[in-house]
Amino acid sequence: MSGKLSNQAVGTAQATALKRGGGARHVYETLRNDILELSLAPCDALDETTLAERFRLSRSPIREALVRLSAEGLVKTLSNRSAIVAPLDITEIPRYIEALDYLQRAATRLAARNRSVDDLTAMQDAAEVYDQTCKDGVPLAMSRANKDFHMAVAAAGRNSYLADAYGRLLDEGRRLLHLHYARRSDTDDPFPLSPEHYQMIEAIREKDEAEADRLAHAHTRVFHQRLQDFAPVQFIEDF
Amino acid sequence: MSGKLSNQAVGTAQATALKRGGGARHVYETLRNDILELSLAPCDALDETTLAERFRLSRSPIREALVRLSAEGLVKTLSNRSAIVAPLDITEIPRYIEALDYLQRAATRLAARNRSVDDLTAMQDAAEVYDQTCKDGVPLAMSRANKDFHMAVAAAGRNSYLADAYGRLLDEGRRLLHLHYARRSDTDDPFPLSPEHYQMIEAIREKDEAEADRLAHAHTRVFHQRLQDFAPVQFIEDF
DNA sequence: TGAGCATGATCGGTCGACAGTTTGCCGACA
DNA sequence: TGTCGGCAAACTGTCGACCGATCATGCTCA
Repeated sequence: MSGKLSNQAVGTAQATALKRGGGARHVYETLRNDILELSLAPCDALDETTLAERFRLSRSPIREALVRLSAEGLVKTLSNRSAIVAPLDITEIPRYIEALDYLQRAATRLAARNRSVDDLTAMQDAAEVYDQTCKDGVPLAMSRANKDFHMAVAAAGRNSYLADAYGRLLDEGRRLLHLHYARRSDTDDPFPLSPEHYQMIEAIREKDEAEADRLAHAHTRVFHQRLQDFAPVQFIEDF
Repeated sequence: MSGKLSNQAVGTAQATALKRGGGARHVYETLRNDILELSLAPCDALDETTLAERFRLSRSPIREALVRLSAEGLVKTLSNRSAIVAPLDITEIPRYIEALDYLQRAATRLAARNRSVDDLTAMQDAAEVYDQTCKDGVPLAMSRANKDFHMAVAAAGRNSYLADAYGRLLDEGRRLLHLHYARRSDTDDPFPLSPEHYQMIEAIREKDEAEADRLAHAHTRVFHQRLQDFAPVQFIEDF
């Protein structure tokens, strides 16, 4: 048994010697990213011993990371059996969009109500970062930048309870987004999402809650549409 | 150091020998209940070694339970330091109510849209259980029954994403509810919350989304009012 | 007398090992 | 040939121990 495994997903895991307490955190963050970015596919097996030798750590930190991910819903642990990456149930997508719609509207509305001046610049910066990553066209960076922008909006809403729930949903959505981006990258279609971002910022700047709500709703609709562009290929059944 | 600790919070922890894999789950559920029911007060220390000897287990299952609770936000872990029960920040209550309002309205509205006939009976049963526990007047059981009722409503909404977020909020709210109930139990005031529950069921039965939304909103308002009855005692400063 | 520092104790993070379960394989039998 | 039962491997759940970090105590020195 060699120490050289196919390390593509893990990357420079053991490159830096981490200080005490950083081991578990590092495993957690790495696995989390790999899952959200689909480096680890849904239903992939995550057995502790393999991960342990991959990260050059004992099973304890691995286990801690898996437990945390499990509590977050990103991995599913079968009893006395290997844990797996949480499945992406396509049939649940409508439910997901529905929930995202509610949370996104609430978060954006609150942002319009409670934003400070600093929040505006933070959102503006995040929107511009998203633009930049779109030009680069790296799906991974785009989904992250998209989430960062919306989290900047949520932060402006000054409600950590809603922001947390919203953030959880956005993370879950990153996996969907990758599917979406991956397909889009085949075409040369530019991503016209950022204008909507700037419109949202404008509504938030004006403290126009109704408009912010409307824009957030429309934003979700576009997202939905895009996913539908992707999904229906599965439903062609009459020919 | 004696093995006889004040065991009030843990109860019959080590009474039953659990099968493999049940240890951590038992610790998790016990601690979770103790936290939600304020048997363990906010900011109480949860040091692993003490818990280990209290549950007659190794530190590993304890640690797993603490990590899960930490991921849920019910305990806070300081780095290289003892974990503590998550503080109840009174100043965050308005934010909490705000979030609860949004989620409760969404969940109840969805219930009105998607409920099945079985859901109606389930909600009805849960509402009656709540009534019964109110008559008994045990705060602990009441807050649990209240959460169960609202989770029955959420289940009828057929959206696990929203239901999860809502459930998380309701759990967090149980700690607040205990504060509320504890104060109420001083007076002999009956709890007029259940009529609202039945009104909500009726609106859901009629699939009247607007009315369900309105009732959920009003329900949160009442809850808010009650908490305000409780909170202001801290702010009497001019006399 | 008080601030700063050395020292000891306590507890969390990590490790290697063991025990109980589950899984997959293999052979026996109908 | 298909199915059932046993065997072996692999992996998880749990345990006890070690290491290092952080905090408390008491001492030294200005």
